[in-house]
Amino acid sequence: MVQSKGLSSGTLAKAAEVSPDTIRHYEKIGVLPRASRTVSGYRVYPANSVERVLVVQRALRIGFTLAELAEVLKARDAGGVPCHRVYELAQGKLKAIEADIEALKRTKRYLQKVLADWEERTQRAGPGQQSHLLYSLGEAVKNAGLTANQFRRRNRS
Amino acid sequence: MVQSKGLSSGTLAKAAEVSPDTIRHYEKIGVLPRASRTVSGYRVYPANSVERVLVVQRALRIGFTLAELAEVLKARDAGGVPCHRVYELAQGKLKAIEADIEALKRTKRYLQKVLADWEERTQRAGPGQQSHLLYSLGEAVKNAGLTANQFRRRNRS
DNA sequence: CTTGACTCTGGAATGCGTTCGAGGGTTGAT
DNA sequence: ATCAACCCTCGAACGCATTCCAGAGTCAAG
Repeated sequence: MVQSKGLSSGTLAKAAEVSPDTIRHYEKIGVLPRASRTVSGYRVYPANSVERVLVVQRALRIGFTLAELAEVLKARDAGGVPCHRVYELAQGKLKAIEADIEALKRTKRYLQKVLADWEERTQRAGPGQQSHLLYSLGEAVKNAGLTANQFRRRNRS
Repeated sequence: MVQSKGLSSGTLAKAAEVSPDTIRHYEKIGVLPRASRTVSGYRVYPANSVERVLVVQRALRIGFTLAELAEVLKARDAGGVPCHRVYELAQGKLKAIEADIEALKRTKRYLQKVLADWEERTQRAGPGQQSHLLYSLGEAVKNAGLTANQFRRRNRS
């Protein structure tokens, strides 16, 4: 456990800044190849697994799915050259991101306008008056195409 | 059931372009007030519930949570004036959206650069060569702050 | 030889809005 | 009477990456 070759799940986890559970999960779904074991059944990972986990983390942020990563990484492990597939997927992610940015921008502009209207209206109505703020949300949001909550959730970690 | 006042769950659902299940769900969590019932237990909603459901849908797209909507709508139903709270929440949503846009932009720029690099590299390597595309993802993505997948999922509906 | 820190397994929970399923009534037109 | 088309309830499933749980074994240091 002291020598250069061979990381335990916990050590690998720490090195890649994920939890040991995540490591085991990655192995289960094939994003990490099945690790060799000690006599007692402890996982032993090669040192380069750290890089692999980091790669996965980065790819996840770009929008890759664990399933997609499992696909290409397994292919690679099997001696294949999934570069084309990776490129293709990555292009898709870029398109998706661009679409999301546009959608969010629309929502942002709309929300800004709504907030401005509200301020004005609240001025007029005075405190304690029913202004029906929510109800003045117009049809425009329809183009939004996404909710902002989906982010926050994963982000807060 | 033919007269102007009183919508069934299904009719309301159709009018607001959601599923009847969603209507019942909204009622359960308090986003819609408990509907009155026919003798046989069928829900009967006032006509203005359509607007209410539409409002909820719009608010969701902006980033409101059903729980938040339940909070303010229940307050309103109870005679309160939650406008301030709504405004406050909406401002938070705007901030969140802006942050998300920035994060996505960073990811986009980064991904574009990576793709450009890949193209170049693939040129050099020739077809069928291991280019380790994935492994050339750098540290930069760390600032992304969100994954693009979270969108797509809900969007596809 | 006990203690504390790790590790193992398999399965369930999380968040959150929505959908689905089973098992069973109601309505209205034929 | 029968049929299609509704409606009801309650609880579970979805997606997806991650975390948590229980029950149990392992390892090194004191």
